[in-house]
Amino acid sequence: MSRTRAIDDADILDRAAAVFWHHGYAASSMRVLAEATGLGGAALYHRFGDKDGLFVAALRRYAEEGLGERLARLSALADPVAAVCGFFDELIRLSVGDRDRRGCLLVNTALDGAAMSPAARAVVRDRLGEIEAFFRHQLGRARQTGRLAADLDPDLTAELLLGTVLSIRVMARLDPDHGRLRRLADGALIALKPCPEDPPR
Amino acid sequence: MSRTRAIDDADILDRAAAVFWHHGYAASSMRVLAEATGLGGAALYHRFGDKDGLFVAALRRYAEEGLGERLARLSALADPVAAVCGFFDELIRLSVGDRDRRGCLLVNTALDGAAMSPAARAVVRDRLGEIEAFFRHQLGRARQTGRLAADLDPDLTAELLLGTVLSIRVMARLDPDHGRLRRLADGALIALKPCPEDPPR
DNA sequence: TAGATAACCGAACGATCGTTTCAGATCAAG
DNA sequence: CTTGATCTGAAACGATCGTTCGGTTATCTA
Repeated sequence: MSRTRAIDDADILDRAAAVFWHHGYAASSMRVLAEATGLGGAALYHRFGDKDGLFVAALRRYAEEGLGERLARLSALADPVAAVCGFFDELIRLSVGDRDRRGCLLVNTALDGAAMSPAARAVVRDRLGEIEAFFRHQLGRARQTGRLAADLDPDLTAELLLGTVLSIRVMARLDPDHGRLRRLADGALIALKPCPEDPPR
Repeated sequence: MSRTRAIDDADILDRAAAVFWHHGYAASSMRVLAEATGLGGAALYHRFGDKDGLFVAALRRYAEEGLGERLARLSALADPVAAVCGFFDELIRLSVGDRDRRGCLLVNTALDGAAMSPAARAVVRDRLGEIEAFFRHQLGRARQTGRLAADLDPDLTAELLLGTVLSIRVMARLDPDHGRLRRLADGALIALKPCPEDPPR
């Protein structure tokens, strides 16, 4: 029916996301994106409509690849408390190891200017909501199995944990100090009393 | 010796900060800034060097006007716990009343792309450090006067409170719901046990 | 009042922006 | 192989980008 595409959509979006991640939406030019993806400008428009379409697609890909995989993997753990603590462990490891201080594309997008499209905003909100739902679900599981105090409110605690995720990602861009990020996480995880301390890194 | 300036630096920076605040650094063009400030483009360059110089000056002005005033006013309160709680009260009020969801220019700048200049980054870091120092100082005062538990660590708690400030400002851009922001604040302020609850708004 | 100095505006600079056009390349279906 | 739809790179579109230049205006010193 038609010509086969030279490069996979996934590859393109991965490379595009890396550019947006590093420079932000406004400062990422279509020419740089074209060069990074290996496609000509026309091909990008043919596939994704316009710059915002490419951005939203790349954002979705980023979230699915990074966040979706992590949540699925942690949700499969038998111990819900370990799942929650593991999320923060990975979050801190990612943030500290982030030499370019790129932070999280989702959170960065959340604080972008008025130019942020409604579609991009929706992606960010949905994905952050997904994190909160993950926390809520794990906390509910933990309470049912008696791992947590019965008077702990999963809804409220999940909100606080999501807030801590945001604060860690913001703080990491200014001062990616492991101790500081770890203290932020521990300050929130203290609500999960019998949470096993991870070894100092 | 020379011609008097038509418009005050303070006025110019206030208007420029509003533009940067709304659109972000990269999406704020010098032409829009010139129109907003009432000056020609050349005059802006004559005063501030280049776009980044104008941005840093506007950022400083923004921080001094908004944050500096608030911290000075709250620091003058007799009750240190009221000072800390008052900071969050005002933060939430500002965030909920922010119809354009502009958030905080300092925090937005913290998450800007790689284009952020070292000078701008330094302003952000210094000002956020100022908030943390404010918390630390007030907590120390409160502990000395017996208003807080003696085993409360002012350094650690100040870090956590600053983290909560960041999370509130990020969350407000996605979902400026008063209840949600209030719960985030209360979750952190619970460390200050005898903190007087403010009336539900 | 004359001269000096700084501030300002309008216009323009080359570069780059997001986007489109167009001709040619490629591959599945008939 | 022909057909026809899809994909692609090169080039160009007008618009706008950050920045600079020349000349004019306003204010100070003397």
